[in-house]
Amino acid sequence: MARPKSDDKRSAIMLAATHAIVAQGLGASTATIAKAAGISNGSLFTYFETKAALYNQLYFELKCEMGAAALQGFSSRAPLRDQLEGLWTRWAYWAMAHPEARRAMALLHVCDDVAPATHAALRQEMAPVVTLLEQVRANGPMKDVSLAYIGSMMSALIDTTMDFMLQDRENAGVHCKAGFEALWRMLN
Amino acid sequence: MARPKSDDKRSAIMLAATHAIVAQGLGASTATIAKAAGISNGSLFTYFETKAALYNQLYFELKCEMGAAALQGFSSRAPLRDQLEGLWTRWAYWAMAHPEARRAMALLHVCDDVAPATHAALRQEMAPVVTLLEQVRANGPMKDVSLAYIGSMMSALIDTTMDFMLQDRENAGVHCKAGFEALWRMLN
Amino acid sequence: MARPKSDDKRSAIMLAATHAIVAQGLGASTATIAKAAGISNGSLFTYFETKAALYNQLYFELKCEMGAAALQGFSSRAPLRDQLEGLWTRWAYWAMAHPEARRAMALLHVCDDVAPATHAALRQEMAPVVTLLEQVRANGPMKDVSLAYIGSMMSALIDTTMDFMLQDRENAGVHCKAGFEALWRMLN
Amino acid sequence: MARPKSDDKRSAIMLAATHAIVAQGLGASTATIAKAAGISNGSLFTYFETKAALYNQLYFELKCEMGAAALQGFSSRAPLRDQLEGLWTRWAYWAMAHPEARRAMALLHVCDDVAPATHAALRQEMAPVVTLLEQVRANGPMKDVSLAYIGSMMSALIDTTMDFMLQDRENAGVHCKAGFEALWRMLN
DNA sequence: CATGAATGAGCGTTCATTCAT
DNA sequence: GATGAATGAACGCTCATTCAT
Repeated sequence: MARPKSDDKRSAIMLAATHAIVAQGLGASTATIAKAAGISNGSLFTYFETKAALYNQLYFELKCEMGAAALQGFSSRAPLRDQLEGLWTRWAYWAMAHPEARRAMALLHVCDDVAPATHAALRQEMAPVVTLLEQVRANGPMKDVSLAYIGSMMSALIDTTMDFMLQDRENAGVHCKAGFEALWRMLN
Repeated sequence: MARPKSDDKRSAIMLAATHAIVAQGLGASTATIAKAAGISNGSLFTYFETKAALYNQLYFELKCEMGAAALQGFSSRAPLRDQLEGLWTRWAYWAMAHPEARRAMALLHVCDDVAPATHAALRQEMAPVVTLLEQVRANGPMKDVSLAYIGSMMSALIDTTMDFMLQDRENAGVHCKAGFEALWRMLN
Repeated sequence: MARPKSDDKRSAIMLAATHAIVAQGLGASTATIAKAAGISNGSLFTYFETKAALYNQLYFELKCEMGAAALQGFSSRAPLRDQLEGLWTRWAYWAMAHPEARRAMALLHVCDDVAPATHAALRQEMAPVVTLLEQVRANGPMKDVSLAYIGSMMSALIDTTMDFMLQDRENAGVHCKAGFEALWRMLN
Repeated sequence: MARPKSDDKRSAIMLAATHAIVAQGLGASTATIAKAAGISNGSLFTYFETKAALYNQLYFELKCEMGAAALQGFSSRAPLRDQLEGLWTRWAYWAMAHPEARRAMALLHVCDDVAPATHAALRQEMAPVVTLLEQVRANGPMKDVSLAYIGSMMSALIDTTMDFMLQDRENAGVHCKAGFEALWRMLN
């Protein structure tokens, strides 16, 4: 390859897209993103075939990063409650550390351009969480409720929790703990 | 111009906008909406100054309708659990009956055009719910958690529940009940 | 209608497109055409849905004009040779009077955007010519040759003739006559 | 750089360009052509300075090939009519054997990029045809008509004939013969 | 010499909004 | 008030050409 595609530029585009989406919504123009990434507008399309492709990959990678952060150091040997609380906490604090990523993801989540296939691929990535949730569900009051539904409820709660932590950073720890306790009560 | 002639046309625009948003996302053009409402593109702007104004008012009114449906027949004399379950159930079933409105609201919820003021105004409308939630919170495990946070969690859970009811209408009743029980466990 | 579409503007677009195509080829931009027509770039699309539609209609109308000019005063009572010579001559002189239209038509003739439907519609318009050609063919040496083929040959010859007349205007009359004699010899 | 390394690649580009022009019109991108030729987009410009240069040379070479085929085995000792008929027939059948080349040439013929110089150079190549035409013209009814004009008419007729042969291959022989007879009648 | 990433002007088209009728 | 033509900035994307590797 004459001049290999630059990982730096790819990352710069991703970062610039995140900023731009937060600042201007999903309607942010590819030209804005390219300029912010320090490349020409045409170059953006050597890295991503279309704007939709960029959005899909951005969503996918942000979600994966977040998932990886949540699962870091995850041990299936610890007590279930501790496993879930660790997960919850790392998840929430990743969002605290990456507020723009979180906001961009929230917008991309409802974006038409983000394809079902992308959402499906992400479900794969989150398999360990599902497994944990399955164990937690096992003997509790939700034993007959579908895992997908429980998973969505957990997602909904953590999103809400993140919003409050971000909005009131001083008491982030309190919100985080209260959120987890609420989840645990819901599940048991 | 404060009182445009026809309320029918206003409603037609609202309805058409709802359809259009569901079908084409928030990018639906004002021309499309106007045509679907049976008026000319220019006339739309006699009823709503800008597209953003239309979106704000649409969001506001859909939310109010939903709230009104949820609060219908609400009695503060019944046991708290019954009050909350009634609310939850009417809320969920309104969404079942108005899937387009629900979908449009979900999109408008994250739309840049919908101003903070609109969200604030809606909080006012939901005051009775807040009062109820306050009573429920009073002696439970969340007594020290902010009402706003609890309200948001309830919102998040009911939205998730609606999605599953809509997606699996045959078992809508089961999902609805399971969702409420989960909420109740969370609160107590 | 609030403000009816203006025939003047439509014609201005057609004229501007003709100029632009002659000057810059089929790649002439819609913006250039619009500016030359004295309207905004957006307005062009109120008159023609797409650039392809504009090109189709332009080609159609130019051809029709040319055909109408050729058929002007056409009488099926005159001797065949006179009928055909009249046609040929009026045809050629129309091109002399409208060199830009002629050049634009030549380019549009091979343009991908000009649909088969457009070519088909034009064949309808030229029906009288076909009828005449049919009579001329009847007892001559080409009586077994398809009319379509004979028509195309005539077209090819008149196009060539026009080119030479345009290129050497002083002797236009001579070329015109020579061309017709050649055609007549071919047919008889 | 005057003598680029590989003649194979040069031919591959020419061939790929022919295919691409037939398939996508003159707007075919250089990248498409390069890929089809099995080289990188950048390399194309080692062989042809610009896209216009490529088109000029392609047109020139296709025309030359066609001319060479038409003149193959040409003998100025045979009777004039036989000479011309041989020319006509080989010409027509070359097009039958190379329909893509023929279509590409038709498009390139009206292409702005193809310079007058290219057309002039081609006239040189066809000198033997002109000589023959001159002899044919000598005592016939077109003795006072310019050779260039007669040449163009012949070109126009053979092009039309090729189209009909290509379009109706079963009767190609009949069309070819009919076309030549028409030409001969025109000239005598 | 070959490669393919980089460039940036340019394209056809859309659309919220205005305003003449 | 209703209409729909007019506006022109903005958009996503393409492409001939250049040049670092």
